[in-house]
Amino acid sequence: MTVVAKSTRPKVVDVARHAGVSTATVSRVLNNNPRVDPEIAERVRASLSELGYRMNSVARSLRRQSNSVVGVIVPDIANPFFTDVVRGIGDALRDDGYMLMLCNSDDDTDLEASYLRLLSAQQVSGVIVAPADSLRSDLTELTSTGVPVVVIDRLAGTGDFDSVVFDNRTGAAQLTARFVEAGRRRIAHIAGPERTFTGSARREGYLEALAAAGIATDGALIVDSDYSEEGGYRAVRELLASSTPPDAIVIANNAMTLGAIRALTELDVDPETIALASFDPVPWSTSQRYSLVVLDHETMRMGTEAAALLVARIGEPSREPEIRRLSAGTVAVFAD
Amino acid sequence: MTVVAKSTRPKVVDVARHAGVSTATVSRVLNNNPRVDPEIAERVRASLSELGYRMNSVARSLRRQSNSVVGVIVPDIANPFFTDVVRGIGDALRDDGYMLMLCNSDDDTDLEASYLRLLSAQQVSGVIVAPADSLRSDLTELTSTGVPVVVIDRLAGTGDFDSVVFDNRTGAAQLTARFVEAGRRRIAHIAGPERTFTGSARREGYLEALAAAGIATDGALIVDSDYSEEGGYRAVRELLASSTPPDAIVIANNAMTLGAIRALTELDVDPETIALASFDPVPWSTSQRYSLVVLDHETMRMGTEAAALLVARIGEPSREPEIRRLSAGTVAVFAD
DNA sequence: ATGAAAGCGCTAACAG
DNA sequence: CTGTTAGCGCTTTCAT
Repeated sequence: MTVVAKSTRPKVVDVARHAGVSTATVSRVLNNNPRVDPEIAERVRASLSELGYRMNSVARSLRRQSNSVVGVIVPDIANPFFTDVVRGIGDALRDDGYMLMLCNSDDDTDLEASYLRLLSAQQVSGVIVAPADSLRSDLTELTSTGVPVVVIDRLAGTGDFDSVVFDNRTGAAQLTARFVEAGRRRIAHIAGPERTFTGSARREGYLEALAAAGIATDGALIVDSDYSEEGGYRAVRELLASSTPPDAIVIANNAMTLGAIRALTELDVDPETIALASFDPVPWSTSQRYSLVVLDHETMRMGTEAAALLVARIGEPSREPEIRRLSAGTVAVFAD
Repeated sequence: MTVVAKSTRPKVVDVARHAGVSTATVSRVLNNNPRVDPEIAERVRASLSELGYRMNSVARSLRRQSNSVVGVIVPDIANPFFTDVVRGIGDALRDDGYMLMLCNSDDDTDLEASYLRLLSAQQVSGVIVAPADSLRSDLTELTSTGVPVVVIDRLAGTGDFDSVVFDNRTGAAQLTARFVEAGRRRIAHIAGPERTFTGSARREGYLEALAAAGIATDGALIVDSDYSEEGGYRAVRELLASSTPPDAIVIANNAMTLGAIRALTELDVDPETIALASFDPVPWSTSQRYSLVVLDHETMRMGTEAAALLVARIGEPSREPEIRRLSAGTVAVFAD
């Protein structure tokens, strides 16, 4: 086995010596400062590559008092919705030279708070966070220390931040109206938690569409659930236990939709008698048995918008907080 | 709108002054150094919280020449397999006080290389990487600068690293044998790229099981594919175009399995006539129409093992590289 | 047990 | 256009 000499990384001073210039000049070359004699710059670059110089970003960050790292906190990285958002963020920020520090809060405000603290300690340039709990999540720790923050998916209760959210109300209304037009009348709703931003907005949209169509709302057709697969499963079992079961269900998120499909399959419900509509991408789903439409949210766009907002704020920390509401989206027929 | 004073963060020197001690003492308290007078330590802690001190990890990292950050590079964060692995890594490393810097190489060796460079510049304590291309991925950049590396999922071609891989050969053999025992005889295989570590191993396992059962291999039953959803879809269409179609298919990964199911559904193949087996978690899949078994790999364990290996190497950089081969896993009946 | 002081690697005034 | 120099905030010998 060959023993590789732990070749100590060359530093700017080594490069400077090698190129016969000062460290300042090397630093200028490193930062593409235009006022360096092209010939000297070339010599420095030669030394740079000859010595195999590698920047120490930690030192640079300390000196510059800013880091090219952005923190991202999501409640569940396994959820396709958030993976898409994160991809959007990553793609957009890479162009600006930022790296991502991705954290999974697991929907736990304590864990979230601890990540917030860690990110702040890491002197990240900014943080994009999908709050675990829009009411209890505490972002003041960051804002008080002047770290730029962008909130996504759910609006944060306290304070005003740059935010990117979907127009969930209109989206839900769209899905519901679609069923109405298709002649469905017993349209149920498996709702997300009332206290969540998305949950309450989607419920409102559902109710609004029913009202607009002149269909009386039936309390028995609205099941409060919790955004979990299991919750969706239980909700469907509850809805179908009724003597007058629904002929369509608007489901407030992707995980519950999977649970719902599982329940329908298990109960062997005739696909002709029921139609489903859901939010958020469900890319790994393959049930082609039950009719399912999903609201195509352009999820990655939420990420790119958030990134743009963050970059804008980093550039101008005192700008007014801006809330971007992304249009409801288009209905995508997923299976029929 | 209230203007929040951009309260400049207190530094150790501020705390020291406030507590009437030296910066060294504050630092010792910060690091739980036992040889500090308990009374003084208490006083320092009081100042710490009174002033709302927040550690600047960048400065600490520069001084300590080490960072409590670990880089993780995966080819596709949207793949449930990798999300699970990342969760495993995250959970395990959080206990050791590390944060994760997650990068998505998008199966692109160039992007991967650039992340490798960035992570190295960030002075991360170590890197866990699932190489985009086990042959062309270049990890020497890291190893030459002494950054601990753990390779997961696929073995890296050049050099020997700490690695964690599944026993893919045995796993594929297990799935295949299961079909044989169930009386199936025309068992097909939708294979991953031959040059990939997992692809070739799974193919070998499949062939091995057939040989062990004394079943002649039929070239027409083996379709080379590319691990993509679309690839799985095309493979099934190809297999079913035959006059003697398979009665079972061993599919080399989760994405191709989804494509396969889509094709079967589209062709409206009788579920009784075909059975599927797949690798990797497919948690968001909900097809209960076709019989599907998957190899339960304990995916998160790959993450925790990788984390353990990395921590071990950080602690003892000169230890011999170790390759952990995780047992094939148990067959999980996913739908029947 | 505590403090003084040096210095991690880099950048940005400031001079020249 | 280039060099000198003073730190960024923290930790850690080395004295005391």
